[in-house]
Amino acid sequence: MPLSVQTRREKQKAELRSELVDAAHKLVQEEGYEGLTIRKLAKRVGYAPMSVYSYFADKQDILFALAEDAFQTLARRIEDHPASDPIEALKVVMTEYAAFGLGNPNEYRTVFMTEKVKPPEGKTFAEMQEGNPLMKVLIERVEACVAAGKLKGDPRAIATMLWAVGHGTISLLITFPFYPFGDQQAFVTRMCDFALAALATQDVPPLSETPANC
Amino acid sequence: MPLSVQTRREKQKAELRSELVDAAHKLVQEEGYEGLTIRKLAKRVGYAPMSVYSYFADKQDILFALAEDAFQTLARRIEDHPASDPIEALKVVMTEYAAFGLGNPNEYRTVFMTEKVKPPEGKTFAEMQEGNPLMKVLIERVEACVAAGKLKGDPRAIATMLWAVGHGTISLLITFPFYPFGDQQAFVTRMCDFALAALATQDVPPLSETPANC
DNA sequence: ACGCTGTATCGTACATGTACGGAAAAAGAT
DNA sequence: ATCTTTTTCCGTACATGTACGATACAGCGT
Repeated sequence: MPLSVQTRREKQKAELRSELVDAAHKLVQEEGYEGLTIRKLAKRVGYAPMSVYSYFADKQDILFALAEDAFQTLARRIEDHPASDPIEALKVVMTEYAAFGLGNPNEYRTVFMTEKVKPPEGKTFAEMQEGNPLMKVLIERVEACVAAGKLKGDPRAIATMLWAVGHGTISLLITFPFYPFGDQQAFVTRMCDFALAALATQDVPPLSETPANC
Repeated sequence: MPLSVQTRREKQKAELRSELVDAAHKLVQEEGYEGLTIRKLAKRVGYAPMSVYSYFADKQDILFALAEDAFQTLARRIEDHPASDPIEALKVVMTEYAAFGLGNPNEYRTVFMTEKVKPPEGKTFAEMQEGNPLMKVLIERVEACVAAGKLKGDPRAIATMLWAVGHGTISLLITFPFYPFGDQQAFVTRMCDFALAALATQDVPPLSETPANC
């Protein structure tokens, strides 16, 4: 069956978009993160600057596309990581996540530290989580720990708490590199072990049901 | 003794600077956070736009000055808060910090989520912490808990870990308001209780000495 | 072949942060 | 008092993101 005209057009559009992403990627590699400007990017692919806006809503959107590529790689690396014990498998998620954030601060920043305007297109929570391969693998491995009796409670709540701890750790390290955290790896390990050890001792209720008693 | 010429000049300079900060504050109140531009600010105080740069290194510097005012208020509010139990006193720090972050996301963002270029002028760790009234009160109250036998270990390490947990919690809530954390307050309380309960069960070593074993 | 409609592309224009260098004023030296 | 140096102030200019609206073009029905 030949592609419909509609579909062919969409495909062409997607190709041009990814051509732009590629060009943006090269630009960043060659001139650094702040060297990526709309004008340079447009010139690189032979378009007028404003034409870029046919494929991306704004500059953030481009940075986001770049970062998502990087995070895709991270998610694959985590999934391919061998893991005997379920808790160890969970630790792998945390430490790889941390290593990625420390090694790619720009990407980490654009995805996790910049203001989000749009709740991605009326998607539901579940869709949003499925869409984020990182949260997906995190929840899966938490579920494995729960199934193995190593953790107890609502998997999504546990995953979210781990996310909060991990994100706090990494974003502080990124934002305040001169603060005396000691060795970065050691601090990451400490926080990771701390959170997992603490979670192991309690039954975690789902998120919405938490009673406010403070 | 009359003021030296040197001192008088400095004072005048400081006055003009704080006049600029005041004007900036009003501008933000009237037109919102993104309504604060160098040109508007300069016009407001009757200067040319470039003159602002005699008092602030760049726009970030202005935003920072604004935010520091707000954080000063927060620190005072925390210090004035009555606290019977030392653990409760510590919880007050966490919850007030969270309430501030959720209520003043712009200020929180500029202080805790934007790239820092300068390790503040070759200051030592201790000076830096003394300079930050928030970290100061946090460490003090952790010390009180340690003294009361409620927590065990190195106060600065404990404080830093609490900071990481608190910051992770708040920055996620700010950055992903559409993620289903459930009730924001409840999530903050949960993370706060979680961290404190976990810390109560272990002896926390100083930061630099943590062995890397992951 | 011919108009109609939607879309892709882009030229122009504007607001913004800020680099650069000059002018003016103040401080200090002689 | 005059000259020198430093500090303050600002006019101009540039790069950047992007709003707005025009233009050209592709697909389609007639």
